[in-house]
Amino acid sequence: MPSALPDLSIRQLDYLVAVSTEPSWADAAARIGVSPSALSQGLSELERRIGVPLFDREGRRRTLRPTAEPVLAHARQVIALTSDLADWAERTRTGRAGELRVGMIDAAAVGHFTDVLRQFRDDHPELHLTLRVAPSGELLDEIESGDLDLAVVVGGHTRRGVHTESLMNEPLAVFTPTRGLPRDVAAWGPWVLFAQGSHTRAIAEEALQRLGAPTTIVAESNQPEVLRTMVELGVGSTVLPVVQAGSDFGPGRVIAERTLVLARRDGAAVDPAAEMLAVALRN
Amino acid sequence: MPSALPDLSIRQLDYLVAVSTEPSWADAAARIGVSPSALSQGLSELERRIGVPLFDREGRRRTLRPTAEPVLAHARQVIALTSDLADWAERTRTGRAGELRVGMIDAAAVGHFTDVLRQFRDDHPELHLTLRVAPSGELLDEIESGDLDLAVVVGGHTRRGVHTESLMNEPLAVFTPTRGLPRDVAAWGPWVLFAQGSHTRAIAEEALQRLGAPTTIVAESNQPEVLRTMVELGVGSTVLPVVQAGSDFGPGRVIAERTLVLARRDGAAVDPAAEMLAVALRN
DNA sequence: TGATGTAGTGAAGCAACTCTGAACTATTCT
DNA sequence: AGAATAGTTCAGAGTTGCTTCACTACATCA
Repeated sequence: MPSALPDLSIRQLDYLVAVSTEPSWADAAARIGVSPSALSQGLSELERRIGVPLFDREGRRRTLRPTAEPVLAHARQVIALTSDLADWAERTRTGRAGELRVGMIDAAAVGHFTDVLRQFRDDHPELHLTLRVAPSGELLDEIESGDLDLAVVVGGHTRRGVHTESLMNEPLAVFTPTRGLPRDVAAWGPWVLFAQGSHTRAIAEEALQRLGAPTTIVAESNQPEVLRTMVELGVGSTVLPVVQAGSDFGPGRVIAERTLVLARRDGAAVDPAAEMLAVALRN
Repeated sequence: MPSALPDLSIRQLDYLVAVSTEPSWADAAARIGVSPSALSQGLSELERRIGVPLFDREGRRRTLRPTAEPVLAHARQVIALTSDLADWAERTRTGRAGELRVGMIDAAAVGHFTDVLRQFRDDHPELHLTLRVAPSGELLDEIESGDLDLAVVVGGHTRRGVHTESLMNEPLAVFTPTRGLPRDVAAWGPWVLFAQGSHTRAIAEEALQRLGAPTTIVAESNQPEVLRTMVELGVGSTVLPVVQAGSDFGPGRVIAERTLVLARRDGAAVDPAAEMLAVALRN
């Protein structure tokens, strides 16, 4: 039984509270920053909408009747709530608070943008930032479904409803276990690579084929840590972004590059916090 | 630091809640009883006023973003409060609930209007009725100051800002202790009367003088109970409203009458509950 | 007693808001 | 593909709410 609600405005409730606080209506009007006439009319309108007499008249003066106490209490409460909401809005608007869900592939999270993330966290302590590290495909799914506000992924994917913007190019290099890479490209391998389905894996394979190297795969994983360990154990060679190679190996031999892109929902309204982080990521 | 509050209207908050509840915006609009166009524009306006993006667009469709949850919570809360207020207003408007402060002189409270009061209480169980019994002067002070909504007092007073309406005339009679009243008026008395300042006392004295009786006062009180006892003890005779004489005395000799009037603040807005009681008091 | 100042109300005019109806555009269904 | 559905935008009309100005009631001071 949703009885028709009176269409009260915050403004009118504010009038009521002001009048109950200030010594005269003129003062109240001044505090709110409105003409005495507006105050008078606004309160008449409020009274009309509630449909219950709120004031007694002594001559020309109207004074709040004690019976109107519940209305005053209501006004105070709603104003307090609205004030809280305004604070929240202000913090959210300036990106100082709120929630920001970010996804990154691990090379971005623990390699290129570690400092950016740390700095951003420091600069916005009230901002509830959640970072999800996963392969590009998963992150893009989550961007698309709205579970993430922003992600850094490997470029080259195209998704309906996802907008991407290129951030940086990153070299992919071959790293081998013991002695250096054979002079003869045909002697390269075997390989431990990112798992099937990964975009970086595709780029690597494509580069190796272009160079004429054999592409025998002996192991795969999406965790660079795992790949590095296998290389150390002599299982095979790998192709990794240089930032993920670690210092145990030599400089590696660059054979390709991949692009890291910033991905966001296409129709998404601009979230100020997301925008600020995007700016930081672009450097 | 009262930061400027956004001037949100109940209506807009209602739109928001409807949209979050109903399966489609069209349904939401229908439930509220407004065109889809109005709903769409109203929500855009709400979003603009809060200053924080509330919706994501998927193509043409707008969907509430999860980040807007605090706003939705706010909307729900304010609407619940307003709904409570509307209920209160409804009950107050129809006089079914609320507060009603009534004053009566004791002859009215425990004499003439006892049944009316009991009946009124039964008819309006949710109405918080407080009855104050005191002499006319005090009651009129409280009417004037707004502490009482309505009072039954002795007529003849005139007060600025108090409106009176005559309810009934009531005989005042002389009651004597032992044997009947002397034939000779000059032998009447001495008297135990209402206290100085009471209007009824004035009426009594004036009547006695008119009849030529001596007006020697030996005791006074505002409590009829006290006067009756003194008469029984033989201290003197009294002049009382017949309803207050009790059955121990004879019928008494009527020498004057006073008027009971209904008094209300002059400028007071019509309180529905007060009006209903007034009707009952007029019979 | 009248002059003056203060508090609040009411009317006119104007700007902003908010509704409806109609035209329009994606999206979904068949 | 064509029709139906959902939502948007636009233009126009009615309403609201504000300001300014005139006015009244009351109080204060001389």
